[in-house]
Amino acid sequence: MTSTDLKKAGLKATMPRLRVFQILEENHKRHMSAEDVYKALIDSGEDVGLATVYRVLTQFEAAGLIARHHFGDGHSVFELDHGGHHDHILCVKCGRVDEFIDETIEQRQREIARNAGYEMTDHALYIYGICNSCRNK
Amino acid sequence: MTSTDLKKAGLKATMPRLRVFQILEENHKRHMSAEDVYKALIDSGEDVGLATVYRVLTQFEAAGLIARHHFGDGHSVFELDHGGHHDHILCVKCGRVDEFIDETIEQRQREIARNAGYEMTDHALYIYGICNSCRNK
DNA sequence: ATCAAAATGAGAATCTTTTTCATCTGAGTT
DNA sequence: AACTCAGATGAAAAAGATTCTCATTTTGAT
Repeated sequence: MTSTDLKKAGLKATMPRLRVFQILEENHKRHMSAEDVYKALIDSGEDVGLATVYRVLTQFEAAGLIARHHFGDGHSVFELDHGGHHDHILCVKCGRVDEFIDETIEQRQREIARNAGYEMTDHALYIYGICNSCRNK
Repeated sequence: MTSTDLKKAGLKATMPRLRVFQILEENHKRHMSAEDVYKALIDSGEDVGLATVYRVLTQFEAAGLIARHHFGDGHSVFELDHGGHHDHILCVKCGRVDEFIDETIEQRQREIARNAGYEMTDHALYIYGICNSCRNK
């Protein structure tokens, strides 16, 4: 992420924006909430407001730089939009999140949307379960 | 829904519980939020508190009488658990909701969970799109 | 009818997210 | 490097959804 990238998205290259992006890069394996990002920023000595974090995350989402997910526990989590679309499988015990992509399902979804008379714009699939290590406890 | 049904679920047969269930039955084609149910109750002349509606809906969900969904707009909606599991396709313009069930997808989900080492407990699939009538406007 | 346990209503509290607004900053322009 | 101003920011207030607290009421078994 460079100032140039931000300008392409119609956003000024400000310090909070650069830093929010850095935090997401450093944590690219996790799914972070706005609060998580905010805390990471504060811990790193940055002086940002929570409202700015929310604003920046929403702008990044609109610009297609990051993806927002609703895992069902009431708040949004974000991740860098590396590697395009994928779905999630979550452990209801420990909160672990794995990702997957299944072409059969993608295909069927498009057919279902078409049959129902919809022009599909997006979709979200969450599988909830108990992961291996939680099952062996 | 009878008093006996409630007792089977380990819940006392109280007036708010019976009435919440009735409201959901009367609106079985819609997906209602807690607020929707509350307003319907008030409009019907019932004297209930919003907190009670939330409590009762949560209890009904735990008892398997109703299903809770998160359509991504920040609040939960509920529907009677008639006819078992199904997934949803939503219009992002008008909010219309259609339901579907696809055995191919159900099947693949079970396989994906197994391959990822998860014991699947639940899943949610939302397709977002623009419905026929919104497209022709 | 009696009584303990469970349930309720009202309002306070909590949590996440958005809005308001006065101040500050980025990035073209002199 | 100084000038300018639209856009961006932080702090605090506000909003929206949901949960909690607690005094009071109701249920269901006796």
